[in-house]
Amino acid sequence: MGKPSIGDQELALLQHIEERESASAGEVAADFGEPRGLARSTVLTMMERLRAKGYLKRRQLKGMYRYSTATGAAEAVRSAVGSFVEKTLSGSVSPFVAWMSERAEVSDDELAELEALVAQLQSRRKDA
Amino acid sequence: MGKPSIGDQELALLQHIEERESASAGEVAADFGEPRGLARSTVLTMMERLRAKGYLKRRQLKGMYRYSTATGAAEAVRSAVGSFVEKTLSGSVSPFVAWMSERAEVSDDELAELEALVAQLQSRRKDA
DNA sequence: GTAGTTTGACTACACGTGTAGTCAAACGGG
DNA sequence: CCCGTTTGACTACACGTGTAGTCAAACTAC
Repeated sequence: MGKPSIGDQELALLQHIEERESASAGEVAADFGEPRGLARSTVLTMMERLRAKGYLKRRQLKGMYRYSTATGAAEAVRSAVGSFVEKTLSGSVSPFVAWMSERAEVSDDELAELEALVAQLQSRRKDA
Repeated sequence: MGKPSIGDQELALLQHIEERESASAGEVAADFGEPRGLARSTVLTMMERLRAKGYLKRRQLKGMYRYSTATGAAEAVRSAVGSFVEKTLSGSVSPFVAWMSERAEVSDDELAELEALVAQLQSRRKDA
């Protein structure tokens, strides 16, 4: 049962919900949809599709639904990155690096993550 | 004139042609299409679309066309990476880093690129 | 020159996904 | 209890893109 495909905006929505741990339809429509000029129904539709695909689940609470990411949602994001690199960039991370290096804003956190990544890769290399 | 959109596989094709500097329809069909199980006509269609969008150009040579990337094609790849991060990852590079860190194969070259990137970002921050 | 092979243009179709309208149900105040 | 607002389900549509068939033109080899 291969994971169903997921679109770019759906992925963004998935991450949005993941950050909140749990959200109601109205909250997502307001926090995610409105800034992007999306109609409420659009957001709802996307959430239901995500749910149909198994990336979101929901439980009824006080007469309305609360959505949260299903197990495997986080992994879906990661795997989307992977398939982007594999399929679109033909497996090369160079375009990524090129883009990063000319990007204006890189936060401290991001830099720290990158440093950690490099460190990890270096040590992994050693014991090979 | 905003750059027309470009799909994932189109992007892959564009890069393929970019690497060769110049290629005929038959070559691309054989080198790019066949390994992926794409019909010749499929490849042709994609190339023509890319050309219509302004990413490819061609010149007639010895009775057949030779395709090459137009100016801006390379930049299109980079910008595709950017829009992927901005739109899909909501501007966060963390998912990318997460994916990299669990990826099995990272070549020496790639690691070197990452090291250089980190170094560049560090120095850029200093003089801010 | 005629038959077979490339090459190229045109046409077509399916599917995913982005987008939203609509209508009904539930809820919350007066 | 009735009315407005929030929530949810269903329906719909357009567009991009992935995919390929077909037919004609050009070229090649005999």
